[in-house]
Amino acid sequence: MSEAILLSPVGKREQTKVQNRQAILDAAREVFGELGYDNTTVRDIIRRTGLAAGTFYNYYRSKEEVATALSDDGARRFAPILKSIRAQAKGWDDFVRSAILAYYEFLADEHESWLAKRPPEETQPHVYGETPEMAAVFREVRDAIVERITTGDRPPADPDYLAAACIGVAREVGEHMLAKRPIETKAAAAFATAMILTGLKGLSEGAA
Amino acid sequence: MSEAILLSPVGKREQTKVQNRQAILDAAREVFGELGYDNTTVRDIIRRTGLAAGTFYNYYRSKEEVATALSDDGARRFAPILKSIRAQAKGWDDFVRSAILAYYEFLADEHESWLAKRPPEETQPHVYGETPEMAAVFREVRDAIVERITTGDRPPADPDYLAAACIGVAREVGEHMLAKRPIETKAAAAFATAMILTGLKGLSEGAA
Amino acid sequence: MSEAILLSPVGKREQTKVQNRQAILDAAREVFGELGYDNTTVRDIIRRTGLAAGTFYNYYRSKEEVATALSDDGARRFAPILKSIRAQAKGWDDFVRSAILAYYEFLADEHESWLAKRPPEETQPHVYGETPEMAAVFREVRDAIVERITTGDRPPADPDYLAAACIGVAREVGEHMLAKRPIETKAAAAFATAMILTGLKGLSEGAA
Amino acid sequence: MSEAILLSPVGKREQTKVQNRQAILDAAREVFGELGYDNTTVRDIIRRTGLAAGTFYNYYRSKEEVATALSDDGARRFAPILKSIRAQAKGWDDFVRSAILAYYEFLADEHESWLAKRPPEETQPHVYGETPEMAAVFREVRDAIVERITTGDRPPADPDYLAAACIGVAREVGEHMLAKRPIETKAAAAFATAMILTGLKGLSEGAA
DNA sequence: AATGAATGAGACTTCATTCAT
DNA sequence: TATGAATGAAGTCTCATTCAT
Repeated sequence: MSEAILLSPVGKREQTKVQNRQAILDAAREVFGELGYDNTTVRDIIRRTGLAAGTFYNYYRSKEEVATALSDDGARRFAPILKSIRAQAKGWDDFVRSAILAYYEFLADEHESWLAKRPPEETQPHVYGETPEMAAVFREVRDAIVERITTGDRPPADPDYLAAACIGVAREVGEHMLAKRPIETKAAAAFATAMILTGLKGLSEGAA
Repeated sequence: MSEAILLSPVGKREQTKVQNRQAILDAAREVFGELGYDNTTVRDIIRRTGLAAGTFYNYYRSKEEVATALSDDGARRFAPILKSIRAQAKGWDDFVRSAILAYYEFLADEHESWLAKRPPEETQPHVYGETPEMAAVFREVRDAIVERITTGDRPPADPDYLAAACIGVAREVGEHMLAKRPIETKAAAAFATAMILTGLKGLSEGAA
Repeated sequence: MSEAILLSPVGKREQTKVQNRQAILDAAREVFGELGYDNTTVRDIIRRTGLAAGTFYNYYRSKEEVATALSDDGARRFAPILKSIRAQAKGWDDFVRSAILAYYEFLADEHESWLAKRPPEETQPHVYGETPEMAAVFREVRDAIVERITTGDRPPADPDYLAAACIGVAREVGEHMLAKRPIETKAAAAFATAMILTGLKGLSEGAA
Repeated sequence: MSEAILLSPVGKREQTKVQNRQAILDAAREVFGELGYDNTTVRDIIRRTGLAAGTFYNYYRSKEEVATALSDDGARRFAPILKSIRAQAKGWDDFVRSAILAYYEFLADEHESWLAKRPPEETQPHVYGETPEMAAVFREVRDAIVERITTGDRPPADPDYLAAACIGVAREVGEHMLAKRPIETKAAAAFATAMILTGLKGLSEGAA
């Protein structure tokens, strides 16, 4: 036990540094979610952390950089999940099903985690937007679907529209899923999957 | 000279008032389209009109109010179209088909009109976003679909997800439609409609 | 009398505008003189005017722009004086004598005028620097002298050093003149002139 | 290895202290030369040393204090030179000649030394200003001249102006000397000396 | 002593909004 | 009602300085 500690002898300094960096990231995630990315200012972020104004700039150079860090973080955590799905999926249907379920589960997790941290009072007219993190994960899923489609696994019609339609269903249903209590990822995923797969089938047949 | 004006039932004042109000609206539509709603400032709008800064506040209290006016305007212009579709549609399928086509045509129109007004030289990084008008019209369509669904015209599954799925397809495909040249509203509408209708059919059957 | 007024019917608006512009210029002249150009901030300038922070930017875009305006102002007022001296001067000696006297008189005037406006309390460690205005007028004189020298009116030695020497005497003596009470422009000018002219003569003879 | 250090009368601590103090001084000299005193920040100085920000304050309380130290250093190094000149000079003329030459040589040395240290690539707009050291040495020379003048060695006219004139020539010519390649201290000194001595002679005669 | 992150004052600037004309 | 300058809050960012380690 003590060995592990000895192997990574982090001083109090390093510790607070990591904590602060995380605090800024967390605050940004929250505020982006509440006010929307565009309406958020650097001040909003640091205000939430309780740190001094200048401290922000010890960690990030701008709001954009925080957003990028957030995106990277989300994508980095989701990427391995998606990768294993890509590898294991038996055919297109299975892939879509698994990918959307994984996406929704990640979404639910993320959402809960920053919902939990939000202060209870909600006096302001909030604009719940998509956080950079959610957007990044969404892009991962989208790219995977688009790749599958363009790879020829799925035949007919304009692949651009095809992907757009899948994306549209996945995103919109996902968003509504987050608004329900309790959040039911399985049901939502089942729904979206069915909609997409049948819809696509209809297209092929129509094209045939 | 002044006679003509004096004879007119609307005095010069009234006329100017209407003109200014419209000028602000037009300018706002353009700028929202070019910079995106969030990035647009009141200054951007009035600068475009050529009016004085203070004049803006004789007509609107804020950027938000202009956006609302713009939304209302869009909705007001689109409402009769949608109404006649609702009246004439023969069944659910026909309704979806017509509504989405009408929506896409409106979208294309709007989009073209502010694209046309843009100055040829593009020194700044433009962000072509959804204008408040587009958003409003979208909401109209969405509400119509939701209403149809909840009215029981369409049976199965969670109506919330159902609507979300339709909406997702319609919006996302619509957006991609605007990115293509030439803009083909019919093809896009046909695609989205097919996707939605087959998808829904699959859901009912799956539920049965 | 009233005609003149009718010919330039300045409203109260135009009036305050001119006043503000002038107030900023005056404040800048003072603060530059007291703190030195480099140590002066835009805030220092507007603080002195009593205007709001933003108002500064209605008139000038930066500290640099104020400095330029100040320089231009000084140079513009001094230029005609110098021009007539150039035209009328009988030979090199006369030119130097007249130019330096004119320069000193201008300096004394300027100095008095911004001294007069300075608040009496001088608690801070002041750094009396050259204002942009003084610098501009000085450059005018310098250019005139340099031109005369390079034109061949004056023969010997490195013209660069020659001019530098003249300049050095003129500037340094001028500065000391301003520190004395009463300010005696004639005596200072006589001194500097004698020093320069004899010094130069010595050089030619030495070269010969 | 450690023995040598242990044997040494100054411990490692002491040595580092001296080294750091010197490193800061050197860095400051460089940066003042490159950016100009006013534009230099404490951060600029410590960045150049490679030391930590806080370390600076173990040695100096502010940028001003470093400048003072630098001045003192310059003066301290120049003082003995000037002293011997004072002692050996045969009369006023000889004194002026020697003092100015010494001053110019010191100037050239300083200038070269920080020019040499500059990195070859010059991405930033450099401002080669007078360093605190140069200023200090200049003051030494000025004081010496003033003293000679007021001591009665040189009779006529306002001693204040007299000194100012000498100073003006010396400084201005010195500055131009540094701008030429190669730097010719002897020629510049000869010029300035001639100018001053003849000029002064003219004044006495004029006064006589 | 050395370190370097935290602090917070303060500089610069933009912008929504007001208000005298 | 139109005008457009004045206002001042607020955002961005830098920097001197402190202080826990």
